[in-house]
Amino acid sequence: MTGLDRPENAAAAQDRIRASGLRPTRQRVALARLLFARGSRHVTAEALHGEAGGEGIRVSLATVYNTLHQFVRVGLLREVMVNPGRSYFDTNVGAHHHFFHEASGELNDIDAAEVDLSSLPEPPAGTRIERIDVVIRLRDDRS
Amino acid sequence: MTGLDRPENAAAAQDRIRASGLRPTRQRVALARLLFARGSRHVTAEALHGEAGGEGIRVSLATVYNTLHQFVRVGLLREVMVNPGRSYFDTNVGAHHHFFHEASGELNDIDAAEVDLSSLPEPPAGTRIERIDVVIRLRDDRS
DNA sequence: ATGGTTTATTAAAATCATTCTAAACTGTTT
DNA sequence: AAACAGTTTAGAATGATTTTAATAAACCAT
Repeated sequence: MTGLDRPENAAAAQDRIRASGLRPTRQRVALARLLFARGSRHVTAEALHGEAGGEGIRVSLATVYNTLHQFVRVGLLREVMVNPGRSYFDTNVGAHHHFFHEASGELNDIDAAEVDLSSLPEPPAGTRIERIDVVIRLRDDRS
Repeated sequence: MTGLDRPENAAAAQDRIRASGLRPTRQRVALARLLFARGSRHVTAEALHGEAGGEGIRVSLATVYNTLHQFVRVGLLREVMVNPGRSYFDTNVGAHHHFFHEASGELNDIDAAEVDLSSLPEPPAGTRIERIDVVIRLRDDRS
């Protein structure tokens, strides 16, 4: 019994990947299991690579990048940009927003229902809204 | 009469910079004149450097970066992150949001009044809201 | 199972934006 | 004008990400 038998088991990860039209390779399955084990996660490529290494999974950083981008393309992940020069990948692909604690770099989900976005401008002619990102930037309260 | 006599004249740029507590050096004044000439602009460091070069202003890229960050620090500019690996600097420091056209990389302002953000979750204990960024991502309408 | 084809993985090099360094310079103040 | 502090700069360094070209693994039809 390895440390990876539980979270999202291999079969589930494999199905999830295959259902998205990707080949369930050893490294994609392993990364999917890490990513989708817990609920909502926000990881950087480097962090996931490190985590994989710690679990004894041998994957190159290039493959981690490839996999993350493929997962984004097929809708398994979402890319969040809050920090210059570093992308976060979010396992929550439902409608939601983020708290971003600038000092720690920590991201936390806000359910879409908690933010009222009913009053919005019309998109420019010839374009349509693909998605709306709300980022609430936080700083430590000095009180 | 150089091409730079009009937009924001040298004196105005100098005052603006001095009022912010920075020394009005030749390069800071020149960059301020470019930045604050027209209304609302969204520039990258590289783009501004290129623009300066085109106007015959000799400034190093390092200085452009330094200046942009200093201007952000004193509130003359705002940094916007919408694209992985590239920061935009926004001359509009008032309350507003953005349309982001992913295909072209173009950013456009949305007045804060056009977005209702009255319904928001409480920030986590010990933190307070520093600012809220709303990015409406656009794609070309396929119709 | 096997062979052939396609698609993935990888280490290493390359790229890109950005930051740092240390020296030369400019603005300001005395 | 000298002295000091703050700036600019070229070039090197960094850090994240992407590319390359070769190797390996998954898939499909035997």
